[in-house]
Amino acid sequence: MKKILIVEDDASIHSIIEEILKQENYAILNAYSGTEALMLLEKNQVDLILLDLMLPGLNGEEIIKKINHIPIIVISAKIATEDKVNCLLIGANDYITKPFDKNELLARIKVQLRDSKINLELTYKNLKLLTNSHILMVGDHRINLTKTEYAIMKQLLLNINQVVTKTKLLELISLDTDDGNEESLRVHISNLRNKIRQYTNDDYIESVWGVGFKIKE
Amino acid sequence: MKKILIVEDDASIHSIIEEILKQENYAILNAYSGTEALMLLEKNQVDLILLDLMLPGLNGEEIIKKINHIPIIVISAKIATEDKVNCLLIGANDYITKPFDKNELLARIKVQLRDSKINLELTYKNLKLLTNSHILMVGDHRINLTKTEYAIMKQLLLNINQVVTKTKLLELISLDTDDGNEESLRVHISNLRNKIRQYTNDDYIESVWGVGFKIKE
DNA sequence: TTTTTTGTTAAGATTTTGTTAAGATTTATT
DNA sequence: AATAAATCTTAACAAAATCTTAACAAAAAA
Repeated sequence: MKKILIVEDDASIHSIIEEILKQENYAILNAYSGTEALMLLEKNQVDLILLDLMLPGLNGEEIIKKINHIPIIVISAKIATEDKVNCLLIGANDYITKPFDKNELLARIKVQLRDSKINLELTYKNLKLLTNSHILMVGDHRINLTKTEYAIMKQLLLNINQVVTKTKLLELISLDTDDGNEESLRVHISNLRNKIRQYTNDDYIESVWGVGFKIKE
Repeated sequence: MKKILIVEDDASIHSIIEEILKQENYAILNAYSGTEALMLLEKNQVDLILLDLMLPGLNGEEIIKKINHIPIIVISAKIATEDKVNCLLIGANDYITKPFDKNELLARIKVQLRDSKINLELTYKNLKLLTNSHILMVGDHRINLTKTEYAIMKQLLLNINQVVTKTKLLELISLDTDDGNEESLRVHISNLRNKIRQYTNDDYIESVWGVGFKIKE
């Protein structure tokens, strides 16, 4: 079930949106100010944000800039092209003007959820990487990953079907670098495979000889 | 440089859009019917599609359903919510109504290109080299290439109809070089041909006597 | 025909990867 | 601050994949 954060200070509009989403079985988080929104995002894993622009405290634009990797649909009374363009360019994924049509809102939400990186790419077959807790789910089993293992796994899952070069992975796991340490990387990969193998026979991490690693298709 | 396919039968609207995009330095492909669009997509790597709905031949909705993995922005005179919702749900990524605002169009294009992965595919007839995953597709069959085989294949597919000299290929496969090893290259070519022959009777790699190799026309 | 270049094959050499365990380092706890 | 626990790195070796070599057959040019 997808979780949507509604950021809107007007109580009546807020509850209208909430009602629409509940009918579609989305999980809802409610924020009535910009600062409240950011607080909620720190503690919760959110799949999509519906964002009003005119907010008390932190305004909408500032929130857009602060957020990465979560799709944002702006819902605003501002109909000027200027406002739309600005929001889209600084990071919003879509922009709907009030009053909005219920079905169009729902369709545009689905587009974002369908394409969203978070859901598409940190989940793969039986694997799901929980980004907040550094836990990798294999089916229903939870595996604790170390910091390095998490970094590797995240990079791999963000690039499903694509080779992630050894160089790239070495950048992630060692900041010192120069001739980062391939032996160490090999051990991390081996440990990751071991942890995953505890709960499944599938081999998810594939080596691309001489180049790097990728998640097996 | 990103490549955008414009699918629009009305010549004047078509050229307006084309002009806007050219000013922003996008590469353009033009199609004036649905069937033409699909033809162009077979032969070209496209990053984004701008699609009119009312087209001669195949209509817009049918095209949307046929296309995966390339973002689509519908530009249509149909303003009914019903049409919008339908297009979005069957696979379009955004929907703009005519007359559209130039800047809003450009902003929404940027949104789509921002999120899209660059998937460089080198395609020729039945061959498709997936450069991100280091895989060669022969029809529906996937072939794993070694690092050297991949380097050779990439060079050949980047220069279709042109001879790639032995010298050039030797540079690719051995950094030491000087009198790089032609015998070794011959073996690699032979192995490549073998791998491809597993799945097709066509001989794609042609020898150019005394000079090098090329992809057969 | 003779010479040169290309194609194929198989064996051996080389490179890269996988695994394990011990020692070093970092992080947490008392 | 000292100790314990967790994590990371190093090193050594085994296993696997890839590359090169060499020998010979086939094809093309001279």
